[in-house]
Amino acid sequence: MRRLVIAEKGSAALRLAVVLSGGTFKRRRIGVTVFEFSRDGIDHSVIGLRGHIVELDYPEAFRGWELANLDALVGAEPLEKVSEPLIGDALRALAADTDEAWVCTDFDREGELIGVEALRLLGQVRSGITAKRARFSALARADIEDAFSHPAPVDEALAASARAREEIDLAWGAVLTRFLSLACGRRGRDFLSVGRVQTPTLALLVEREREIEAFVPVPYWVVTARLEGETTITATHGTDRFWRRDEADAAQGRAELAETAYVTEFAARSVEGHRPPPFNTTMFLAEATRLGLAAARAMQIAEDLYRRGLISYPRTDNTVYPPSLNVRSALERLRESDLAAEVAELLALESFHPSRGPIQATDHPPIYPTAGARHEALKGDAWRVYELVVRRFFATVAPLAQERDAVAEFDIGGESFFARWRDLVDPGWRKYYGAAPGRTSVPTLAVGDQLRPAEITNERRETEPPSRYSQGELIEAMEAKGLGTKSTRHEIVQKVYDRGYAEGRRMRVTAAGRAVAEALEAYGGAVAGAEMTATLESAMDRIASGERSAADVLKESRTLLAAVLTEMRGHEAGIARWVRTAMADEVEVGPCEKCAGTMVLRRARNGDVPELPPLAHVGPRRADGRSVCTVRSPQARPSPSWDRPRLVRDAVVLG
DNA sequence: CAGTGAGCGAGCTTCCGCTTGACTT
Repeated sequence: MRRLVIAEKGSAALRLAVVLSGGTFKRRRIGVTVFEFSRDGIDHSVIGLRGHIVELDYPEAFRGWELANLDALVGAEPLEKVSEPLIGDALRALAADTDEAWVCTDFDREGELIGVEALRLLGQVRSGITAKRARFSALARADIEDAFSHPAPVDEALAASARAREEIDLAWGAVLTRFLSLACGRRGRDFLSVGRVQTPTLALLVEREREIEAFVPVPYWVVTARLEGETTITATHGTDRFWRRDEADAAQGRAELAETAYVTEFAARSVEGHRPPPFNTTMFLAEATRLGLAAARAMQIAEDLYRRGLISYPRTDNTVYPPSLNVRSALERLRESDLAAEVAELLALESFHPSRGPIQATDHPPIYPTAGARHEALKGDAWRVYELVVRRFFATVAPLAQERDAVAEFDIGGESFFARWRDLVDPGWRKYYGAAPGRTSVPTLAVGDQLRPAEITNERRETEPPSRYSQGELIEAMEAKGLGTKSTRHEIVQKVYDRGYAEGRRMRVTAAGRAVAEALEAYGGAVAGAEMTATLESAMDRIASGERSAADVLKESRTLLAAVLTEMRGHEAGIARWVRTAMADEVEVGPCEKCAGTMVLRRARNGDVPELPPLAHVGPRRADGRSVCTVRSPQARPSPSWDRPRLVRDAVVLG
């Protein structure tokens, strides 16, 4: 009897081997490391996968991109390809003498499919292997033992639902990416991509851009008073924003007449400032982008730190430390590090009551440091990311900050003014995380106290448009809309940049990105909105519950896609002109003086003059039945070694 | 005369979601 235990990743395989063998396992290499031991008289082998080991791809006939075969691509059956050959070979080698296979991948939809992919490979070599599913959400000893004494069947329907998602994503992505790229003449490196997650994400950026364009600033007035007493106090009029100038002027005028400001209310209280919650992926990325790191880069560094054993698994939704996390021992492990002084301080505390975030998931613990590190050992940004994770952990276990809040209300000539103070009495967690605010002195006031109004000011301000998304904010917005997952959102954001759809630290949509998003909003049907993901989610739930078949869902999706393709084909010329104009690949500049055709400006191969220069006709040439005029710009910069003007753009006259 | 560009033809390229290597001295 031989039992094969299949884990989703190497670290999980090692953990399973440790627990199930009681530490007596041996390593064997068959391309990848397999852990082997005997338990209850049964030979065990544990193998770690690398997530999905099978990927979908279209048959050879569809390798070339052609507009003509897109309709066929809509219905094309993708082939399965082993994307991890070493692991595939190892599974096949193990299959021969395996009697029982236990799927121990993550207990979710994708995990089920990952397990089934491995089972299928085993089945190619040996039929009749008994398949079992161990369900656990944490890799704690008790959970693992419990899962192995209560095996479940493999959930084929759940795996089928994930498989349907793969096929739907591939079909929509491949068909529409190819259509748009071919229609707009963007082959090769400069292709234009479309996808269920990336296109609605791009649409979020476009939507923000439209809000900014449509924004009309509204003026308002803020009336403040400088009050002289034992200290100088700045108080703001009870009407935070006056929307009418005459009302602000009137309030200012009445206050200016007053000789005295009376304290009508004063209240001070001690408050305990709340601590930040433990890091999940989204919060981590939001903070990392605030440090100026691209989300994809921050994630790449976090993954590297995880592999080096310095931090816990960085892909998690959870914001509550599990009970199994012992804060004191976690801190002990950081003693040998360049943050040892802070660690020693925290270890002096009697007990720990970590903060809790809004999401309590069971996928993985929140991100926290698992070992100490030295600055020299981590280059540049790696140290910044590590320090961020460590300090966030400190902040979640450190004492609360003690603050003193005070509010005063003043009567100045019948107008009420307010002043507020917040003083950090004891910094608590703020000592370890972020910039702690300095001390402020809260004045001692009592009702009836009198101060002298030294100056009443009336300042005109304007409402401001919403700001553009940072990468972190976009990732938060994606999460709120259900777009992407903790493992993929940063990659999607990066993709938006890589395609040239957006630029800048505050993400500004390029003309090209906007044209792509708008063309898809107009003709792309479901793919342009977040609803496609929501619909797909519920369809997957129905497949998993047995209410619908995967084949049925897939067929329906392909029908929708075919209709979208037809719609886009019908507007091919318009879409092409729209996008190409936006990309300045081709800009219509009116009629040509000599040929009476429509002049279309094309970017010359090496032309890089950003402004559109005045043009002069040079002479017609011929190409493919179209008459083409080459036009030189007199303003073109001469090449340093060549005194004739450089041809920067062509004008093509479409005959 | 050196550098540029037209014209021709071949080759390039996708979705989203899971997840990471490691030879020897």
